[in-house]
Parts: sequence; structure tokens; C-alpha cells
Amino acid sequence: MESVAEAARGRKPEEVKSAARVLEVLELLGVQGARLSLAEMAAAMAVPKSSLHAILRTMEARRWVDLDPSGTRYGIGLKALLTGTAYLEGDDVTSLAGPVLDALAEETGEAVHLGRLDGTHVVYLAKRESRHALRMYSAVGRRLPAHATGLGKAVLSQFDPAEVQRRLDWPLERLTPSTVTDPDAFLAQLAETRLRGWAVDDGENSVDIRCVAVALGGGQGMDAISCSAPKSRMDDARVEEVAQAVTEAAHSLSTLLKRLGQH
Amino acid sequence: MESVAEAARGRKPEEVKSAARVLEVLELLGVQGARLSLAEMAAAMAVPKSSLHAILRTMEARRWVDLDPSGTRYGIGLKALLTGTAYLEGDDVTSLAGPVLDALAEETGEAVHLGRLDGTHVVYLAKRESRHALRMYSAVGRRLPAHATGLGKAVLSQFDPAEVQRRLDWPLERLTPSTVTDPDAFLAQLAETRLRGWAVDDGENSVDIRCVAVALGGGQGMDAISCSAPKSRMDDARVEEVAQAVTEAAHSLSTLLKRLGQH
DNA sequence: TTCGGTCGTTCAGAAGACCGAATGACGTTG
DNA sequence: CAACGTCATTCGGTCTTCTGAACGACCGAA
Repeated sequence: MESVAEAARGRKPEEVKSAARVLEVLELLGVQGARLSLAEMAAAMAVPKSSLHAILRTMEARRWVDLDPSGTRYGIGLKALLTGTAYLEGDDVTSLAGPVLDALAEETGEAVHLGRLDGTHVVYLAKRESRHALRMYSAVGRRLPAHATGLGKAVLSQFDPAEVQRRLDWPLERLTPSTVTDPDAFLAQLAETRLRGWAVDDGENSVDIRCVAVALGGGQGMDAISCSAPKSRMDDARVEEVAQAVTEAAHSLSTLLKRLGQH
Repeated sequence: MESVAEAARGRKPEEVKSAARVLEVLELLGVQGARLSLAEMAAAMAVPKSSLHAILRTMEARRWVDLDPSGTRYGIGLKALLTGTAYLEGDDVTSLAGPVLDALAEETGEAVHLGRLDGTHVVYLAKRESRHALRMYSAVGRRLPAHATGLGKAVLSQFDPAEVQRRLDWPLERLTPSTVTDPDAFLAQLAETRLRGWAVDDGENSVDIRCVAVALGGGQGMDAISCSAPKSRMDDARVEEVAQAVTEAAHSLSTLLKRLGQH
């Protein structure tokens, strides 16, 4: 009956339709950042306007979406902010990482990140800036392709090549001229990373930025920490220095986490 | 038919049940911070386990909730983080406030906040710490009762007493011995605030913390900025000094916003 | 003003989700 | 070792939601 329609849309039969749509609305408004009208969202989601209307009413009543003064464009509501930060507060790694990140930021004087692998992407969980705490929130929650980041490569290097091949979307997306997209070259980089103990990103997601990253948890976690800086402040010798500092910080944080896990 | 049941639960007939439940799950996991089992959530929400099960499956498939390693306790997922921060990025006030908050933090040397009135509570949208950027995210997204915060009183002082009475939940909740809970005393404080142009909070939500706040937008916004410090660094003379700095910052930010609104 | 286009909104038939009881799996207690 | 507690999970009947087309409101253009 409906198996044809379901198969055509690629949906699993075990999903609650309205529930999935609520989440899709939040994701749509989240990545866009901009405000969208009901008709625009219905088109983007391939959902009838009337169905979406009822859902948006429910979301608006609970302040999960906002209407702009004209009453025609929807945006993320205030309630969404609370749950986002709640994820960070409830997370052991993020909670424990604070002092370690502070110390690493102070030691290196450069930007420091904590990231987590989520599917094919890396999500920033925490950030320390090198100078002032400017625009600090702009990065937390942001996603970057794992294959083009130091954080992603540090985590992926813990897996078998077969596992890596299964986890990523091929072909690898190119973000800058330096992005490694060749499968063999990429897997070779991971092998090198595994031996060395730390990963590098040499302008692969942002031109002119070099980054050194180390995975946490001794080979089984999804998290990593990194230190990034412009190439002008990151020559090869400096990379080695920073790598040692990041490795020590990662080790110290991993020890804290292991202790927490054992109690 | 169902009007009896609906009326008994106090629900509007124009809500999509599953959609509301998705949001309720997120709010429940968000405020708790802790992880909950399916049965616990079903009990807390007064919803059948079997219905909630299907919804949680949908949410888990999209990574909006996570299962802990034992597979029995749910927590907020990674996708929730993205939308939370997206609210801040898509918000004009928060985006423009960055440099102003930085300047105010540097000038006063104390903690600086940007907050927004949402119902009876104030939500922190941005924060600048006095020393290092420690635990910066712990406060953004948090809610405090408006009547016990400088930010809340600054915004509320823009409304008529009748409007204030309508907006708040009475009786006012007591958070510390200094919290003003008497209706007349509270309204008198707001009148005073209105004349003076800035609001004070003298240990009303956190013992030993004094705070000075000014509303943005020239009498029609829901936002305010504030500067907080321990009483030991905030005697009456210092309050006057800080109030002037906060007022100037608020004025400068309001001007920026007005310019943006006009284009 | 009138027209064409957009928007959000409504409504009754059709499709799917919700519910409660029963099941299987697991860890704990007697 | 066994009985119990709690847990997530399944299943079919009933009721709710979803759907698509039609409606009324609105804005800008002619």
C-alpha cells in the first residue's frame, strides 16, 4: 500500500511522521539561520502546507519557533536555546574539559577546540580564543566535514580503513584547494596520523589555517582536542611544539575521564 | 467525545499531539540535564510508554536524543546543540552586541550580560566574564525569574503596572532573603527604575551579587544589558559609576539596532 | 481600482498514529 | 537457584492526524 510511497521517499516505516517533521523544521531553521515562510519550508521539506501549518502552530505556542513582527516568517524560538546548552552541561567530556582547554589555550596562546565526531562531520563542543572572547558562540554547535579537519582525522585514525570507508561519504567533499579528496591519500594520512599520535590539518577547511589535533579516550572515543593558528604563526617547528602540548593536554583530559568512568 | 478528555488535561484542540510531545521531551531532558529512562519520561509527561517509545525512536534516529551505553537512558543529542546556537547567530541583537559587550566588560572589568525577557523569566543570550572566559557556556540559555534580576526589572520597568501584573506569576517566588516579593514594593521599585533609567539587583537572585541593568531599544524591546559584581567591589558609589557605563553601552547598542531596522 | 500573485488558513475524507495489554529480556533480590 | 522487579518492545483496533483542494486576506503592479 504505502510501501511504494515510503520507499520512494527513503523513509523507514518506524518513524512518527509529525515527530520527524518537528525535528526537520528545527534543523532547517537551524542551518539556515535565516527566517523562512511556511510556504518556503513546506517546499524545502516536501510536505503539504496544511500539515506543516498545524505543526508550526504547536511549535509556536511552546515558543520553539518565533514569528517575526509581520507574522509571516518563522525563526528559531527561545526554547531551543535552552536544550542546546543543556547538551553541553550534561556532557561529562565538555564539563571536565574546561580547565584543560584553558590551560592549553594559555600555554600555546592560540585557539583551542574540543570536537566530537557525529556521522561524517565534526561538531565543536567548546572553544577558547587566543585573544579576547570575541564571537565565542559562533563556533560551538557548528559542523565541519570530518575529513577536512584535524579533529576529524584524529578521531578517524583510530578506526580500521574499512571502518573509515564505511563511515564517510564518498567522494570526499572539497572545501579548499588543499583538501585531501583522494581515498588512498586520505587513508595514508590517517595511517600516518595513527603512528604519530596526532593529526594535522594544513588549510584543508580554511585557507591559511593550520591545526594540530589529538583524540581523547585512548582509542575508543569520538572526541578530540585541537589547536589552530594562521600559517604565519605555525611553521613546521612550531607544529611539533604545539603537537606536544596538545598531546599532553589530551592525555591529561583522558585520565580525568577514565577516573570518572571508574569512580 | 474527546472534548471532556481534552478539557481535563487543559490542552487546546489545535495542537498536534506528537509534535507537542517531541518538544516536551526536549524540554524535559533540557531542564533536568540528567538522563532519564523511557518509563521515567512517560510518567513525568503522563503519556503511555508505547506512544513515547515510537517518538523516542524517531528522535534517536535523527540524533536529537542519545542512548547511554547501557541503552536504557536517554539524554539530549548532538543535533539539539546546533539549533540552540543557531538562535543566537540569527538574532540581530546578539550579533550586534558582541563589540559593545566587549567594550563594557573591558571598561568595567566586571561580568557583563545580555538578556531577553521571555514570559516570566529572563534568558541569558550572551556573557562576558571579568577574568578569563571560564565556563562561558554554562550561563547562556539559562533562565532566571525576571522579578529577581536587574535585566528583568530593566525590561519590566518599561511597562505599565497593570501590564506588569499581567505578565508575571503571582506571588513572586523568593530566591534569596533579599528577593522583593511584595507586589507594592516591587511595583514601586519598577517606578523608581523607570525614572532613574537603570535597574539594580541587590542580591535578589544570588546572595552577595549586585547588578546594574539598562533596557535596550528605547522603551519597546525585550532585551537589556547588565553588569554584575560581588558586593565587595560594588559599593553605592561604584554602582553609580557602573550604571553610567552600562547606560552608555545600552544607548550605543540601541543606536546600532535602530540603524539596522531602518537600513 | 482591478488584476495576478503570494501568503496563511480552513475543511471533510483517507491514512496513519495512538493506546493498553501482553511479551521478552535483563539484573536484582530472596 | 528461582522469583520478582523493572526495563524496552510488539501488536491490532480505534481514533486522531494528515492530506489536497478551496478559501479569504494581503500586497504590489498595471
